[in-house]
Amino acid sequence: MTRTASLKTATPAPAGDAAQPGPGAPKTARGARTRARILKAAEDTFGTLGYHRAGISDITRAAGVAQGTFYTYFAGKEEILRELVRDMGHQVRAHLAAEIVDAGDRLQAEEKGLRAFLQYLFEHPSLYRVLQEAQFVDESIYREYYEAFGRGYLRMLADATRKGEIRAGNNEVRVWALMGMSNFLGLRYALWDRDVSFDEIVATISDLFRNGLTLEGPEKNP
Amino acid sequence: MTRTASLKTATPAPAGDAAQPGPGAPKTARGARTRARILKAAEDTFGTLGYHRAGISDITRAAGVAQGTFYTYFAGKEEILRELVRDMGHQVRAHLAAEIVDAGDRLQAEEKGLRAFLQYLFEHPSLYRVLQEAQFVDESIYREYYEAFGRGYLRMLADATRKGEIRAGNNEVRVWALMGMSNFLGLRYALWDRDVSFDEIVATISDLFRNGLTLEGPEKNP
DNA sequence: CGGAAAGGTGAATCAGTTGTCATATTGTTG
DNA sequence: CAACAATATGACAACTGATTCACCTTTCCG
Repeated sequence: MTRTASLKTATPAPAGDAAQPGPGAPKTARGARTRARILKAAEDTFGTLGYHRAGISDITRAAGVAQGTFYTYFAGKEEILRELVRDMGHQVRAHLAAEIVDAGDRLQAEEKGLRAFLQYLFEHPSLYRVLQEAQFVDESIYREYYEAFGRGYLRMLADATRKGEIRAGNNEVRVWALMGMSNFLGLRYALWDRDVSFDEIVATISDLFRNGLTLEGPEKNP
Repeated sequence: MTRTASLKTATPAPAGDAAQPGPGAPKTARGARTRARILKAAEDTFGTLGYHRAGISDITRAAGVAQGTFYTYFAGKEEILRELVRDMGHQVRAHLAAEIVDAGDRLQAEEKGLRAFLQYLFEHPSLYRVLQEAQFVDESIYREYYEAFGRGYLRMLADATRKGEIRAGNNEVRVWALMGMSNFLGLRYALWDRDVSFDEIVATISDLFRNGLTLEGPEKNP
């Protein structure tokens, strides 16, 4: 209602932002709101229709703005996808990080992390679709997502190795294996069919981490 | 979409013209050859350009036929994709099955299978792209691919459990975890960057199967 | 051999998109 | 409040690319 002096500077750090902010970053609270509405609408629309089937008109309709308004904030369909992936990636990582801070050791962190990921995917199904489709629109955003994710993961595994919580081994490779597992388990059991409880899944994977797949015994083969 | 068109030509309705064989299966050696050329061209074109960027004209140009010829054998772009996924899926499974027949036990089969998969993906990079894109064109083909793959995998794990080669556990869940691992490892280390040898990858995963991730010891924590 | 069926052609059609622009509305500021 | 800047509008020009169709060419077989 009243003009607050700080309203104008509400947008975070406009100066020297690395990523191109598109045609024009909003300079008003109203503009920022509209831009956010469009971004959210794009998430929903891409999530249900898919990137290619979704038209700009679908997005603007969902956002409740005219088609032209879209181009006030985004250069085109590809750019909004990039923005979206960056945004969503940030959110998942933040969410998962928060969920595992209080884990006692690495095994527990893996359990909590997997469960949280499955739950998150179930609650945000758009994430999967937007991300996977982005892979073929602009591979670099996709790689960026998983490499960022992987960097954090690797740091944690390295810590755990140092603490003696996990066996020494090639943690880079492990990270990709683990991300792949989560991804497929999420697709199958969180998005397609919830016919197996998350607890059961977590227990199965936890057992794999604790005991491997083969029977006990230090030497199985010469 | 193409429903209305065929009514005009009073071809006395071939019984059960549901959707399977396309407009017309080739009835001549020449036709079969042309159809195969188009299918191969589609694989290459989808593999490099991607499903959406690839036009029918790109496919027919690569195959060395006119645009119209395409529709002699395929109902449209989606159908040829379906055909392709089915075809490619069949090939990978056959290839992998052949590579692991002579494995002594399950662990060895996993090692051979993973290595063969990485190698196959490296030599047939189109597989990954075609398959992943198919997911968003017609999810059912994609599911069909992994479910077929998973059924075979599950059978082998069940066998191994029976033989006492692997610990008892939820093999369905394991199958999806294992497929996810291979998938991501393949994407990262066979398609993106071959900066880690396949041997190293296989060794790392083999170690995971043999010993798990955590240090030895039946009970780690209460 | 001859003609019918199968195979092949490619320009034309047609549906659906994106991105633009002249114009209208809203908010800010001196 | 008047002038100005930022936002918002929506019709539409320009383009893309899938599919059709009327008409040739090749192959098959009695």
